[in-house]
This record gives sequence, structure tokens and C-alpha cells, in this order.
Amino acid sequence: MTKAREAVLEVLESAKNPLSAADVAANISTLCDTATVYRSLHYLEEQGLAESFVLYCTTHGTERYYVPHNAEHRHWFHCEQCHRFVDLGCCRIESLLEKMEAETGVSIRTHTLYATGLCSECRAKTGAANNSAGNEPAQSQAPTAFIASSDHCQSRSG
Amino acid sequence: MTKAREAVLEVLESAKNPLSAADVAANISTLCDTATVYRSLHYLEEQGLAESFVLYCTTHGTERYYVPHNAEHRHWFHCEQCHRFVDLGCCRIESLLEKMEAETGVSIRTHTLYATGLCSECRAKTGAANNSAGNEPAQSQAPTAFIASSDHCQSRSG
DNA sequence: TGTTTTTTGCAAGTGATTTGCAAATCGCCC
DNA sequence: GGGCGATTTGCAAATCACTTGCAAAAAACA
Repeated sequence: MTKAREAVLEVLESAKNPLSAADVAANISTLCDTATVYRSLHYLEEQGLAESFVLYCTTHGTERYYVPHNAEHRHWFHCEQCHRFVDLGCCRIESLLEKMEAETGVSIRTHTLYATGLCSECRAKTGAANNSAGNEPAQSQAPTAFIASSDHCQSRSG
Repeated sequence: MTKAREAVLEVLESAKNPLSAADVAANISTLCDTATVYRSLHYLEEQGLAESFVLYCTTHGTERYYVPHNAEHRHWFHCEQCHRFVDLGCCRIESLLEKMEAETGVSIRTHTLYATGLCSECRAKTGAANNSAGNEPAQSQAPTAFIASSDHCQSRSG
């Protein structure tokens, strides 16, 4: 594994949440071109060391986000306000997908599932007005969702 | 509703599956600019008359696909070979999402779920070799650098 | 060490989508 | 039906994430 690829993987692994190529480039230890970051991410995904999904966000537009692929497949929530990711836990739709395969005859190789909305903090801050989620979550978990990078919010304003 | 918007909605409604902006532009009855198609799609989505999701496919790249929003939310499968969509039925993960909200404290406003793989026809044709059906860890859609340019899609000019 | 293969940096290219702006159309009043 | 301000459309140029050709640099190998 080359230095650049090693460094990219390291950034992914030290993050607690999905990172875009730009996030990786911003946090990488070695100096390297964005083309190299992209190529390294492709390489890692090809080798099964990372996985990714495409997500749209009003602030950052459409970007691909990467996660190291150590453990099992997980799903993520993306806050529309603070743009942090929240881990929704490991995949719980495998049996549903199998059922869908049986019903439709397709053979599923990959799937993508994510949710967006307001994280607990942002809802507390600004969501008092429109709290349409029905019922309060019984208990809020660790209040700190993990932050993608030093600048998880702005940086790409038109 | 203006003529252009009406025409765009009509295309979406007469299609049996998600359409990209390019698909809409190719099938629209009135002559209109692609900028207008995009603006109309945005308008329809804003008005709740359409919904969309972003999907990556090796042949068409990353595109947003639109569906009219008459009935309930549905999920789709995209064949990696023939690039057709297969309807996976209406949403069956609502209760799972509610559980995730309760567990994490987030408030989910939207979610995206889709699957990719081989449809039954393509699997029959070419999939005899690797027919691993349901046991794969079902994960990310790798962005492939090189594009196979055999174009099976109904209406997509190069 | 010299040679072959792979990777990287740089710069230019791509393709979907957006946007500024002027012309065309719409909505509405008279 | 004409006038007129508000909205929408067409066109062309711009964005933006991501890709790619190519030569230099680094790694693998003999």
C-alpha cells in the first residue's frame, strides 16, 4: 500500500463518520493532490477496505461519502442543519431485502439507505416550532454526534 | 401551472419508473430547454407533486431520478446491466425508522433506500456464473472509473 | 543498480446541474 | 382587448464534483 493510500485510509479510520473526498483532502497528513485522493478512495473501495454512498445536502451539494469497511455495514443519518452524521446502527434490512428479492426476482448486490432531518441538538435549538416527529424520543443519546472535519459546515459557498 | 411544468409532470406520470432530467427532456411533448426541465422538476418537488433520489450507475454516472408523488412512497431497484428500474413496492421501513429515531434522538424528515444488482432477466442471461443472490454483504456502489458504453437505455442520447 | 510497472501531480476535460439576464408569457385590473 | 408588473423561459456561460492524459516520481523487481 502506497503512502497516499495509507494516509487516506487513516483519515477514514480516524473519523467517526462518513467523509467526502474534500473532507479527506482537508484532513490528510501528507500533502497530496485531490486527484490522488479520489484515486485512492477508488482503490480502497475496490479492495473492500472502504465503502461509500452518494448523498445530497443543500449546503454541500451531491457528494460521495466514504467509510472504512472494517466491520459490518451501517446506515447513517445526516442533519440538514448542522450537517453532521449520526450513526443509525448496523444494517437491519437484510431480511427485508431478501423478501424483496423473492418477490421481484431481482438479485440485490448493493443497497443504499440513509435518512436526513434534524439531529437532536438542532431540533432542540430550532425545532421547538415544528416538532412534527410525533412523539419525543424516550431518551437522547450521547449529545455529541461526531464531527466530520474541522469545518463540517460551510467552506463551499457559492 | 405553466405549460412546461404541466408537460414535465405528464412525462413523469406516464413513465412507470424513475426518470432523470435527461430522460424527461428526451420524452417531453413540448420543445423546451433543459434549464426549464430542471427548474420544472424543482418546482414540482417543492410543490410535493414529485419526489426524487440520487443514484449512481456506471453507465450514466450520478443522476437525480424523479417520480410523481401521487401515492405512497416507494422504493426502487436499479439493474446494473440493463439499467432498468424495478419497483420494490411501497415503503416498509417506516417502523424501523421510528425505532432509529427513538434510539438516536434524531428527527427523520426524509429517507432514501434503493438497491442495485441484476434484474431477473439479466441474471438469467449472464448471471449463471456468479449467482450469489442474497448472501453478499450488500454494500456500496463503487464508482468505476471506466465506463462500458453499451447503452441499453430507452431514451438517452450520448 | 538498472529496468519495468505503478502511482502521483498537474492541468485540462467532462457531464450534470445552476444561474444571470433579456425576451416571452402570465395574471390581473381596467 | 390593452396595459403592466410579476413570473417563467431560453440561451449561454458558469459551477462543481469528479475524471483523465501525460510526463515525472516512486515502487517493484530482476
